[in-house]
Amino acid sequence: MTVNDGQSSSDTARDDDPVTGDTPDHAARVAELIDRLGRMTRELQYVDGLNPAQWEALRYLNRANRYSRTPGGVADFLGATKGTISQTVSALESKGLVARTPSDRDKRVCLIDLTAEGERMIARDPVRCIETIVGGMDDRTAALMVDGLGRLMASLQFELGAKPFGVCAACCRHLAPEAGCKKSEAVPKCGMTGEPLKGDAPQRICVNYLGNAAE
Amino acid sequence: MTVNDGQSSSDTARDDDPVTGDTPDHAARVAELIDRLGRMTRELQYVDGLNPAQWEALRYLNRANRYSRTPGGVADFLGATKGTISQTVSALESKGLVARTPSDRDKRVCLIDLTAEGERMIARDPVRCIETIVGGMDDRTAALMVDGLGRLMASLQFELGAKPFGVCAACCRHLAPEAGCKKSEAVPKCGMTGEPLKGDAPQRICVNYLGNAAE
DNA sequence: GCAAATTGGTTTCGCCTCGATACTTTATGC
DNA sequence: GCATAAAGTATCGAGGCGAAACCAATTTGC
Repeated sequence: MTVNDGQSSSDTARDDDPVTGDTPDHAARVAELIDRLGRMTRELQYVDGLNPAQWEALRYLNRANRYSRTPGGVADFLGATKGTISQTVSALESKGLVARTPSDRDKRVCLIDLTAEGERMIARDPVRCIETIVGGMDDRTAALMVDGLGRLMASLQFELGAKPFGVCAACCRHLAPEAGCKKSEAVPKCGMTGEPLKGDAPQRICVNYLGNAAE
Repeated sequence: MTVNDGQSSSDTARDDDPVTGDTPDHAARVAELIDRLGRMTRELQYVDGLNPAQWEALRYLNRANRYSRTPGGVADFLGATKGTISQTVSALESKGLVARTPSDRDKRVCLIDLTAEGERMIARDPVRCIETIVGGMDDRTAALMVDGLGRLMASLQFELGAKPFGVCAACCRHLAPEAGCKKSEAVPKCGMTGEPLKGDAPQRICVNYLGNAAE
């Protein structure tokens, strides 16, 4: 019944774990850890007068490319309704962290940018503390975690029917050679809009991301 | 500027990732993935008429030992106030998933047990789908993830000042030999209450968990 | 070209979660 | 015994969020 049955107590630390000590059912453990970590991360974000949703929106807006910094983009990314996001963005705007400017090419859409204040805020992102903790681990473990969590995420958003997101430079088909754009070009162009991607634009999250051609 | 600069596209899968494709800053990636996975997991749990908090409470009640299946225990574990938990438990009770019975040894406390209906519900736990996804990965990766996430969790709850939880059989000092209890005994006793731990009790989550003597 | 349908965003409404506070009952410490 | 603490519950109010209605701009169909 007990896991550590006396004579095998020496190799206890190999497969058992301080938290549960169960016989190692890794899958179940991961599920539980994700669940609880999610809860704690959420808790972590009630800080500086913002709530988790607002932090997430701010984070997204800080990383998304020009076409994606719209209320609709945030809504898709966060899996919320447009109405909800409209409120979230309004809250951020009233705090002076973002600014809405109407787009001139399509007068229905508006572009959301971080203000200087917003930049300053994102520098104090509370989930940064996860970063520092992970930063203290050996690189091999961290890399494995990124891989495993990434695959978990991909499966999960497929399962949920959520729209996958990614950055242009990753493996978006719009950037692929057959879409008329060579990655080796000095200034890559998006195969969808045809526009050149300047600066760090290819590194930013894009709503038009198509996913890897292989999948 | 681009990560995959043409000639090195063959080893693309090693360090880059479909989601961001960034230069591999593992720590930041893990933080982002945890954040988003937490959000998705949360979403996942609006199912069968329950909300995430109710699912988490139900899950805890299913795994906690006798002393820990109380409103206070749930509150500590979930990091919520007793008032909030009281409502959550009431909701679960009104749905017929748990039953409250007053304790006879301390008339203030009440013991919460899953009903047969509750057992049936827990069998359809939506986070089970994470389990199956992780179950499809190779065991080495899964083990590494458990390790990394476990350490992350420990650091985080230390940071937040949250109370660590664990199961008796793991490394609770109350179960340690110096606390007057030998792991090799046929029927272990809790070093705190002195009570023998029958059945799977040592495998259950305990509110009196002291943590590893080494930490 | 013009009406119809679609799309991006906002507003309003109401449900529900959750923390804070006050209160009741039982244990515990001098 | 009386004061204090602890477990749990009830009540109140703030706030998040989805649903639906709505507006304006754009696209589609003929």
